[in-house]
Amino acid sequence: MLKIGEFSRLSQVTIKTLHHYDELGLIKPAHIDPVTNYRFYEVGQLPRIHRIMALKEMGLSLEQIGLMLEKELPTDEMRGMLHFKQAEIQQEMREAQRQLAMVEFRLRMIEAEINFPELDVVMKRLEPMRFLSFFDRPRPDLSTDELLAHRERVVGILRKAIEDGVIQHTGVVYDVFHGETIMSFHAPELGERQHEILIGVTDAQESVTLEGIGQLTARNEPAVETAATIFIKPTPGDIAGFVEQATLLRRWAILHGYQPHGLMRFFHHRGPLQSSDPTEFVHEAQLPVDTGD
Amino acid sequence: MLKIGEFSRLSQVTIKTLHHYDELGLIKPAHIDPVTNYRFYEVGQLPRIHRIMALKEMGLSLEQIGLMLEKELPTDEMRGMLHFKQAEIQQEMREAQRQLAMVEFRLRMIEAEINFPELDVVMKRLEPMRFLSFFDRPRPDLSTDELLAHRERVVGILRKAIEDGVIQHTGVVYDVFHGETIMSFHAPELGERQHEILIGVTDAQESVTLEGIGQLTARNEPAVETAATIFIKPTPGDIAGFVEQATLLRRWAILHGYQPHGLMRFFHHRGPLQSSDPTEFVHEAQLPVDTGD
DNA sequence: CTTGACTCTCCGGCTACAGGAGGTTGTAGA
DNA sequence: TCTACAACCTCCTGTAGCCGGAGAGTCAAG
Repeated sequence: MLKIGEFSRLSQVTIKTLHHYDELGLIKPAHIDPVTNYRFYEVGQLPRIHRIMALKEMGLSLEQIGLMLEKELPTDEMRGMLHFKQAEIQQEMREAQRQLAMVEFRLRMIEAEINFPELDVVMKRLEPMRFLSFFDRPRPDLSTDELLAHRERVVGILRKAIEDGVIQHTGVVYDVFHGETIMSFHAPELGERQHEILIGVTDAQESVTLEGIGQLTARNEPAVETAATIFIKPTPGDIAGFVEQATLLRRWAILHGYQPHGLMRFFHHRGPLQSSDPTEFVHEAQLPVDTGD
Repeated sequence: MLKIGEFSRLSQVTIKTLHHYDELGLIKPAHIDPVTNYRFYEVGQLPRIHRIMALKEMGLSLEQIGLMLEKELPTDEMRGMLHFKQAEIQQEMREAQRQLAMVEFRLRMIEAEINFPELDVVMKRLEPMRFLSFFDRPRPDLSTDELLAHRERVVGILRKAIEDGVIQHTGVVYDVFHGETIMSFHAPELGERQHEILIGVTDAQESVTLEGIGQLTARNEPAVETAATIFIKPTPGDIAGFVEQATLLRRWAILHGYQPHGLMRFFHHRGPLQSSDPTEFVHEAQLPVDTGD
């Protein structure tokens, strides 16, 4: 018969823990003095506490350990639990990998003492949604001013369609730049100017044709995982800022083991449609990726 | 101004979490209606919540995040925290590796449908301690019976020394077998018979010479990490059982990335000295290892 | 008989929220 | 105007695996 202190010393398990396990029924003292409530253990209980600690070091919960200790647990169940735990640990390791990548990315950002743009990337899942898609393909020979005027006209028509109820939108509007980078939209020598506007709409909404710009095609987009970053660009025409952010986001994704999968979308939490003060603009770039899950 | 629900939708952060962060002061609503207590956020707060989530995904605690968000936190401190976190994650990964090794070891034990011996290994730290060391080197030509008689004589002399107070022991007694395996002690053709008995003693205890067996040398053993397993061998003379357990423990350590470092020790929680009933024997094998820490 | 080591039970704390009760507010349709 | 019903509020409890401490009883030695 060993008092709890000695049992604790032999097994290297703290008294608090033994109390705890007693309460949970994991290992009960062989004898309890009914007068003093002192716990008395036996040497023969050492294998059991040892087994508990071994299972615990494997990362199993006390509840699971309790199950495994019930003698006559079928081998299959045991195997099942272990396989499950195995998968869990592997998942944890992947998670740790990702965390490590993030920390190291951030460290590199600090080390490169350049005044690096802030980049806080978060994984976001976009729910499946129905969109009206409008492709804007301005003539390549427009000057910058002409291009801006052109866009204003397009936005005006779209806004009017919304006000008239021709388009019942959900408030979600994306800009998607097809082509090498967003840059290509503004520097036509880099490729074809193609800019897609996606307007979130109700399931009932069908394709529509609008005077002056042509057809908006309805389509359903599936759910997609994205790497997303929010950014603020106080300078209105700062296209370079957009490009930089987009490039950086793409690099972030790749460095963190996500395969970019589709075109980057820009969502304007507060853009030209919501505010006239460019210093208040808040944009969000979202890059669809394969998570590998 | 966004109500909490909308802010939650945009940021993909649950309302509960926003409440929580408000309480902690991580991100407070731009405005709170003094009548209804409704929280109102601004679009401009999206970058901050985004940054919080990004830092959280790196595994930082909310407290740390709070520190990092205090503007003007010196770059050095930032770097320091990240480096610390980096080390922490790497530690976690090593831990996960170990857990995985343990789970897989156990799975293999199950898969090998042989009635595998139970093996619950736990890491234990042995505190530094002073021992009296006695080397038992019986003549190689003894028969098994003669060997047992010899050992009984040795143990008798030691016990008497303890009773007489010549040895003030602490209750800790180890058997250490020098040579290829324990087996060599019982099968002399495998090597020299060498068996060391370590008797834990007080710091004051000096080396002693005992009539009939010779000198016991006092020495201090440093603290050491061990892989330890407790086992029960109901059959008294089951040397093979000891050997098997020892072999298995050594393999366990290697498979789990611990470099064995020294000789295996056997500690008898209940052995011939404490009980005359061999079915009650409880032994513990301890293998000193390098943990690499 | 006292001292100090040991043990007991009970309570609070740790992290980062989730869930739910019970009540108020805001909005849209009948 | 009434009535749903969604959205929001505060407050309380629970999670996992213990640790720390308070306050009180127990045990062995001097």
